Amino acid sequence: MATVLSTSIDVCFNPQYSDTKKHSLFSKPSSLRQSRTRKLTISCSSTKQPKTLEEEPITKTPSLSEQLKPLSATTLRQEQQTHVLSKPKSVWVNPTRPKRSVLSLQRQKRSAYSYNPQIKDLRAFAQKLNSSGFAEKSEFLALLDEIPHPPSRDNALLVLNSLREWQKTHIFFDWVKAKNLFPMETIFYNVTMKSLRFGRQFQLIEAMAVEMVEDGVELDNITYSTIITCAKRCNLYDKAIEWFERMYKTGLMPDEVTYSAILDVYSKSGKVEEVLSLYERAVATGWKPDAIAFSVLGKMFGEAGDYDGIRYVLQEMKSMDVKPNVVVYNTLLEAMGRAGKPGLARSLFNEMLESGLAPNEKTLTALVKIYGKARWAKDALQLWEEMKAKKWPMDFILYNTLLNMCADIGLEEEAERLFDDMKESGGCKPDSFSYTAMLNIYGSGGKAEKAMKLFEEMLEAGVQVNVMGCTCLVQCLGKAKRIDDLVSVFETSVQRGVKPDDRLCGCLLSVMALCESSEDAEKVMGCLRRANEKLVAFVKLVIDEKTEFETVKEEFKLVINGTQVEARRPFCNCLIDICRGKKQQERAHELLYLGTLFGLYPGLHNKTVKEWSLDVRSLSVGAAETALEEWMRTLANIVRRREDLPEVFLAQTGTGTHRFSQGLANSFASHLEQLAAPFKPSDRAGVFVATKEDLVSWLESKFPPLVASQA
DNA sequence: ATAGGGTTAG
Repeated sequence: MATVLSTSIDVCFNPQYSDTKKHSLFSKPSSLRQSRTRKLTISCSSTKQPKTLEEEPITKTPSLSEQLKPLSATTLRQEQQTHVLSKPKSVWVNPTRPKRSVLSLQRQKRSAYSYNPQIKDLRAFAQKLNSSGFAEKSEFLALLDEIPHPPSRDNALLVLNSLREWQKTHIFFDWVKAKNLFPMETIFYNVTMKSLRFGRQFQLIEAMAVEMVEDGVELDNITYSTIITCAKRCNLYDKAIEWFERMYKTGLMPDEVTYSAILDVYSKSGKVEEVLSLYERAVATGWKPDAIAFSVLGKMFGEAGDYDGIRYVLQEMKSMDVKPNVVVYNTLLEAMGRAGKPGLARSLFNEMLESGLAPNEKTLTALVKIYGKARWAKDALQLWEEMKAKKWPMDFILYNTLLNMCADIGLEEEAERLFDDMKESGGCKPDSFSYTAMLNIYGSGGKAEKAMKLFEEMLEAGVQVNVMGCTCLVQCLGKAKRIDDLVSVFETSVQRGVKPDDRLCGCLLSVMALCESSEDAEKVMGCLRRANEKLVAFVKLVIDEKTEFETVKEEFKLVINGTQVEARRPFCNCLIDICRGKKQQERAHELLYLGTLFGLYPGLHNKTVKEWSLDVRSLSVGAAETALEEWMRTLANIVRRREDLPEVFLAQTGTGTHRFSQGLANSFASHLEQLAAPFKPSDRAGVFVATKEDLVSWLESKFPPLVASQA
């Protein structure tokens, strides 16, 4: 744990505090660090697919408890330590050894504003400068000479403050400085730097800071916080930290504004440990963080989806008696969403209303998004009614988020009303994403006719088609077997600049699997060829019975390696479906094997002592059937070898809340029936159960023992 | 945008 304390503050001027590391380990957030580490490791080992394929041992998927074992060991050890050495609190308040503070508890004072009698003339002059074009620097300089009053300190400051574009501010600063009528004070640099920050001109800002040092002009907290936030906005985090450390070196203590700016820098650059260390250290020396600091912490935990962290922020605010404002609530709501806690987001929102705060567009956007993703139709609709009844503010992003929510939940009529509202609202004309959301809704609802109409409307309105809209339409038209329309939509989209991605290719591939005539399949393959020639070549290779398995394996690896992670499993699913459509069952089994080998189907098989299960929820119809058959073959072998079997067997298809898995349960059920397999629908929807007894007798009849050894 | 810090979709 390399903390910022040892790299910046202590090294700079506080070497006697080498014990700070210990303190930060034992104080409050240490439990947070552990829980965060724990969560991260679980997700890494169980759900993330590798970017590059390596063969995975199929039978050795470690159970969750196995995965957790090393972690629980380390966690336990740390917790023990915390108990053994749980007295450092008294050290914190030991008066004989007060902590050296890391920030000034007083904010920097601003100089008082003094009235300028020439304000009217100078404002008008600045307006003129603002509205002037910017073809030539010399032209602008000529305009400056028309200043109605001499550029005294106060006059120059007023104009400097009124200029908009950073180029103009910068030239004006240099012009005033060159006149040498008065010494340039810090405030002139600060105002100019702020303007440069709008233009993200970090290099110029840094040059000005260097100039200040050379000219002996004092850099104050405002200067530093402007430099730091500009570096942050330019993603130059190292630069931000460099200037922060420089403050201490020159003996200037940051105040809370600079301090929370640097907290945000560490947070945005992913240095969570450092943020917590700095936070703790400042609180330990008497800082009472304000809402902005808590918003920074909340955002950081939200980005990590860290629920414990979010709770910690809420607890800290409560214990320090800091009332959350709208921004803090917005940040925490968003964070709750990322942490997958829709219920807690809802209570937090209610708490916000009870505290008398009014939600703004961002609050509502966060909440609508959460309800949509959670498919909480009732809450989403109730919220929408409330929004309309209370006339809460709407903006463009909120409209589009509402449309996406409708797509997530499948609310077609409501979406149509929103879409019309949007057209009438004047300020929020539907854009590419609004249309895409509507295409998504019509597409997943199988409304091919409406989707086509909307596509035409979109083209007429001159709204840019994007790849997702194209994908939704292709999928919808494919299901409706309107292959000619599909081809025309694809061509039009490509003409209009859509770059097909792997998802669109996966979609075309799934349509190919659905095609009944080879004529249609050829048409779709034509589209696919324009998007991904290698994939088409691979399809042809796979469906050619003469191709050797080893060749398929090598090419599979190449194709899947070149595919975006989220499209790999769909590709494999579709390829299996295509093979089954061509009655090439063995090839389908080979592909399922390869998909499993390369980790595309984690968690397909699950075993406990009492029950074994097959989870086909993320498989296509053909892949699920193949997986079932494969499982039965394996079980038949186990029966022949008279090895132990559990009492219960489960096959899980899910209920198809996701639009791509619609119908999986039904087709899986009829496949079971066709095989006369003893799996029966259970109380839980989308779950099929068989007892050991029934399954064994069925397997014995289906796979006779005499041919066993070669099966 | 009137010298400095925090929040919004795909």
